[in-house]
Amino acid sequence: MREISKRDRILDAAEELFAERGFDGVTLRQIASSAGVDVALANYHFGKKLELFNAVFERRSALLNKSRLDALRKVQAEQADTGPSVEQIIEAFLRPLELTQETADPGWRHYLALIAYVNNSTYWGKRMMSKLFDDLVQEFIAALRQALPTASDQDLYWCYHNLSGALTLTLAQTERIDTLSGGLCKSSDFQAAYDHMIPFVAAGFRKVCGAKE
Amino acid sequence: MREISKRDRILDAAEELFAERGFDGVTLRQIASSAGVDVALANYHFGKKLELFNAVFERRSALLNKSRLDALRKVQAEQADTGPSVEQIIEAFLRPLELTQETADPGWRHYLALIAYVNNSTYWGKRMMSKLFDDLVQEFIAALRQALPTASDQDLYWCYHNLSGALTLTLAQTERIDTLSGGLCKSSDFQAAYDHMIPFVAAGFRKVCGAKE
DNA sequence: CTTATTTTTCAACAAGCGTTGAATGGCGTT
DNA sequence: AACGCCATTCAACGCTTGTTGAAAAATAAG
Repeated sequence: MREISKRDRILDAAEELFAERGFDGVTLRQIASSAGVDVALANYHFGKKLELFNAVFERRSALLNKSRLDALRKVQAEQADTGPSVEQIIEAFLRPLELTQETADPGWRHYLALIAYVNNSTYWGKRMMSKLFDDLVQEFIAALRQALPTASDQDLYWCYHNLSGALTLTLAQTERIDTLSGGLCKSSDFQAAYDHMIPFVAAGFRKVCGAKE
Repeated sequence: MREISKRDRILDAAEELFAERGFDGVTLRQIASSAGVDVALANYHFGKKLELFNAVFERRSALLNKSRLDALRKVQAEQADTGPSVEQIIEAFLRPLELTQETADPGWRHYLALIAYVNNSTYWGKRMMSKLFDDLVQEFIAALRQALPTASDQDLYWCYHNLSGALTLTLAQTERIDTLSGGLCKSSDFQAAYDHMIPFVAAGFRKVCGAKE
C-alpha cells in the first residue's frame, strides 16, 4: 500500500473543506491541520491560497471530462446511422459522474460538491467553469441539436440550463431532499438521482425542443 | 420620497454582498462601507455577523412565501372540481418569483441569488432553508401528489428535486447560460427562464410520475 | 560518509478581522 | 433650556488571517 504524499494530503483536505464551506469559509490552517502538515507547506507546494484552490479544481477535471466525452463518443459510434437518442446523450452526460460512487476514494464526492459550489456562484463560476468545462458542454449540446433537429438554439440552451441546474443541485449533495422526503430519497444515492433525472430531463427536452405534432 | 434608514441600507448592502460572495466572503467593513455607515452600526442594529445574515435571509421570506401560496390557492380555487393541473401548480410555484423583475427594487434579485447560495450549500442549507421554506414546499408537493395520483412518493420527491435544482440555478443568475449560448439566453430574464422551465418540468413530472399507458 | 537538493517545519510579520465600551450627535418631551 | 433616548461614530481590543524567510530534516547523488 503506497503512502499518500503530503502534497496530495493537502489537496485532499482542501478539496473536502472547500467543497463544504467555500473558498472564503476555510483557512489554510484548517486545511493544514486536517492534512496533518504545517501551514507553510501548502504555500511551498501551491503558492497562494487561490492557486491551491485552482489546483484542487483542476486536478480531476481532465479525467472527468475524458470519461464523459468517451461515453458520448461510444453512443455516437453505436448509433452511427440514426445518431444517439436524447436519452442516450443525457445518459452519457450523467452516468460517468457515478464513477465516483464505485471507487473507494471519497475525494470524488467532495470534488463534485466543489463543482456544484463553483457552478452555482456567479463570482467563482465566471473564473473557473468556462475554461475547464465549456468545450465538453458544447459537444453535448451539439449532439442534442442533432437529436432534436426542429429545436431553436434558444430553446436548446434553456433546456440545457434546466438540466445543468438539476445536476448541480444533485452534485451539491445538500441532503435537503433527504429531509423533505422523510428519508425516502438520499442525496448520496447518485444512481437513484440519475435514474429519475434522465427520463425527467429527456421528456423536458422533447416537450420544449421536439417537433410540433 | 422617503429616505431609506441606515438600518435598511445595511440590510440592502449585506443582501447584495452576501449573495455575491457568501457569508465568509464578505466583511462587516465592506458591508458598512457599501452602506455608507460606520462598521459598529451593524452590530448595534443586528448583533453578530451571523445574526445580520439571518436578518437578511428572513426579511423577505414571509412576503415571498405568501405570494407563492396565494398563487397556489388561486388555481386550486379556480379548479375546485378537478384540481389544478401540473402546469398550473408549477406556474404558481415559479411565477411569483418574477415579481422581483417588475418592482424597481433590485434587492429582490439579490435576495433570490442569496436563496440560491444557501439552497445549494449543505452547511447553510441545513441551518436556514428548512425553517423558512419547508412548509411551503410540502404544500406544493401535496398539490402535485393530487394532480399525479399514480405517482409514488419517492418519484415525486426526486422530480421535485429536479425542479428545485433548475430553479436554484436560475435564481443564482450566474450568467453562465449567457456565455454558453453566445448571448441568446440571459440569466437576468426570469420570464424567459420560467417560460421554458414550466413546460420542461411539467413534462418531466408526467413522464416519471404519470400514469403508465 | 559528504555533499547537494528537495521537502518540511518553525517563528514571526503586517494586515485585516469581528466585536465592544465609551463618546458624540440629533431630536422630541418636558 | 435641560433632559432623556435612541442612533451613530470613534477608537481600540485581542485574535486570526495569508504569507514569508530562515532553520531543520529528509532524501538523493557522488
